Amino acid sequence: MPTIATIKDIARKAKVGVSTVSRVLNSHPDVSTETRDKVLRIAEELKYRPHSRARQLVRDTTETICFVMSNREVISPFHSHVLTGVEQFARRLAHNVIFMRFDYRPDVAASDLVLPPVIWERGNVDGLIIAGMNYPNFIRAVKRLDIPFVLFGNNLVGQVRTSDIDTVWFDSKGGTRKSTEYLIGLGHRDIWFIADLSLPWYRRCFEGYLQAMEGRGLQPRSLEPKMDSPPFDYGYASADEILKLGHRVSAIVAGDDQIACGLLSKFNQQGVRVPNEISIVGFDDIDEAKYFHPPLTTVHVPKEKIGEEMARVLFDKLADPSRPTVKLTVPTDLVIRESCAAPPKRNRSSVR
Amino acid sequence: MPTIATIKDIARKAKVGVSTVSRVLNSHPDVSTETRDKVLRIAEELKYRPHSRARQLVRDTTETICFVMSNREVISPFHSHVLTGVEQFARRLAHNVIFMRFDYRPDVAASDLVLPPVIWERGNVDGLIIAGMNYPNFIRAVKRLDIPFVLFGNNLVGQVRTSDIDTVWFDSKGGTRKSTEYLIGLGHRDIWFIADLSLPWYRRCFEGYLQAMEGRGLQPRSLEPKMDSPPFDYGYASADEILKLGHRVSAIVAGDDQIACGLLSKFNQQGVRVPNEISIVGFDDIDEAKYFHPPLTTVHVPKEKIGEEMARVLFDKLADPSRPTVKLTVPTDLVIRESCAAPPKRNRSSVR
DNA sequence: AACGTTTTCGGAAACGTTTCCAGAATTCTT
DNA sequence: AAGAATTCTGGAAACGTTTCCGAAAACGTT
Repeated sequence: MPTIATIKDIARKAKVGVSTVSRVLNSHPDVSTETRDKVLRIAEELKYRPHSRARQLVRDTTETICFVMSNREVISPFHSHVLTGVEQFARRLAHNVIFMRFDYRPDVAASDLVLPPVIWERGNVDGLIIAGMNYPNFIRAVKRLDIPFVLFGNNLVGQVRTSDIDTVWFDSKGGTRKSTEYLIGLGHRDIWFIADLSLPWYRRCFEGYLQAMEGRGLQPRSLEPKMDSPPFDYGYASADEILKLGHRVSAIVAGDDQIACGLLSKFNQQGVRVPNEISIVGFDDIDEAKYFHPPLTTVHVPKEKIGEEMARVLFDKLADPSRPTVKLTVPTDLVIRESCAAPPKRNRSSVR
Repeated sequence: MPTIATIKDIARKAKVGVSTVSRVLNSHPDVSTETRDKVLRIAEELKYRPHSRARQLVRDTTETICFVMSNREVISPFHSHVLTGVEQFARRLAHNVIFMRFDYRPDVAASDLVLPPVIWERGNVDGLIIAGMNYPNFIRAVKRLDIPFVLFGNNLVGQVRTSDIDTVWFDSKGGTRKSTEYLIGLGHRDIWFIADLSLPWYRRCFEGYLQAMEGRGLQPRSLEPKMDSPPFDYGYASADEILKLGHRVSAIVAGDDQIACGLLSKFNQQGVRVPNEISIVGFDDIDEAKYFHPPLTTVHVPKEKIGEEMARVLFDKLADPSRPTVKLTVPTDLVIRESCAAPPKRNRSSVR
């Protein structure tokens, strides 16, 4: 008795065929108003709740996409916003989003990579949003399956032909160019770039920095040890090197906000006043940046927007599989807070 | 021709029945080794990938749970860890987790609440992890559906009978008692509690604080304006009040790390030295706490663990629906960094 | 009244699996 | 060598829908 009502139960009680019930439930046009009302009333009476798995099976759709977070043990403040953007967009289109973490080694062949069941089995998801840090082998492996996907471009490391895969990026080069130019405009000349340039996303920032510096005929300078610790610690450690350089550095362009935070932390500890003695700009504009001491001037990247755009591209692809590949770059902007000021006046020759 | 292989294709090519194919694919025991090998070989040849929706339909399971983030427009640093814990546990049990945000008004009747399709339709999820900030109406509404769920207890506001629903909590009372006692042990006497006590999670912290203070015969003091802005700004604004109090406050117990961060930010700005002039403890141990200036002494709450426990409780329930309700509390611990020290020596009568 | 058109409807197949059941094939026991 | 027990196998029903197709019913036209 307390069994859950199906479409058949409605049909029986309303003395109509199941197809008719299905039609009114899906608001198809050709059904008379009387029968429609009757069916609706009885559905309500029976507290009918449709069984989506059955619908999905016959319609050959899953109403679901998957957000893949590769090689990150936790959702970073960055990616949590991207996920939010994806979820929001998907929800508007009545799609669910499965959140999945997936760790893999970059050095196993694409064909040997064992993919998680959500992806490998059919009927789980209509498409993939691939975020986190990725390598060519995984991308190649999912390309072999015939499942549509869009890739977050910035954190891709290694060579993979991106001409035939949909990607969305944010403009790290342009953003860093802007922040560097801002520093130059403030009067700085001895501006250093700090990040591990073997990582492609930092490298792209560096190119923006380079562009700005060379555009003004300034000498680019960088500190770029290998990054074998979290960005914060990396920044914290780099601060010592900077301090050794003394007056030869008046401003710093950090590869991201966390590196900037590490620098700030060390400077605060050593009594080096920011921005009075040294200016710092970050990159990313993570939520916490405005709470740094001092609040960090940085490059804002619209994270929800990135998620939203990735979802949009994916759904476009699902709607029209023959659609040409897109490579989309969302713009970034400088946000000015309190970590930059004009360089301290000092005798230029006082450089030791 | 380039159509995807189903179980029938394998059966035809291997000249066996579909049931036999199904048996080998599910590694059932009673099938001869020859046929098993043959079927396996052909499945490989055909690049067979099972269709999970079909399996789920007949087995009446969804292999999926849903993580519901209520009434938060973004995944907080806290909840992102919880989600991670849930996902990790679910993955081990071959379950997917759907991430969904759900905003609702607390004042609409449970029966009038329109639930999102993922929940309301059948066949989408086996159970729910309900996190974020929740109110009784939603809880009642999902209780009416017969879908198993476990609720994150701490951020529940309002009265709902929790005796018949599974909940997991973290020990905010015990944690705050510990942090307060630590402050007392350092020699502090004028310890203030700062948070909006109308919010139940802060209220529970306050009770721990109270316990510690009264246990030592100290006078509890609190600043507790309504919280109508983000915690950080709340802390930032409260700092002014504290400053007005002057020497009457030597240490602060903040309701959470973000409030503590706001306080810190203002103090740094005003040149009030922490911990030399004033000590601060936080609560939560968010990732950024160690990067505050100074690094924040706070109460660590094991966020992944909470997610893991919620998932465990849910899966236990799924395995045995008749299982008694559980209310689980995960312990919290003080983590000592650099934001607390012994109170400054001063003439006690110098209080203005 | 006969016919054509339009509207409304029900039966049945289909989606891709799993699993029950009965029967065939094989092995064991005497 | 016959019967019993065991092992293996295939057919078919079932899961809960949607949708195709053909037919019944209603209506309009002559």
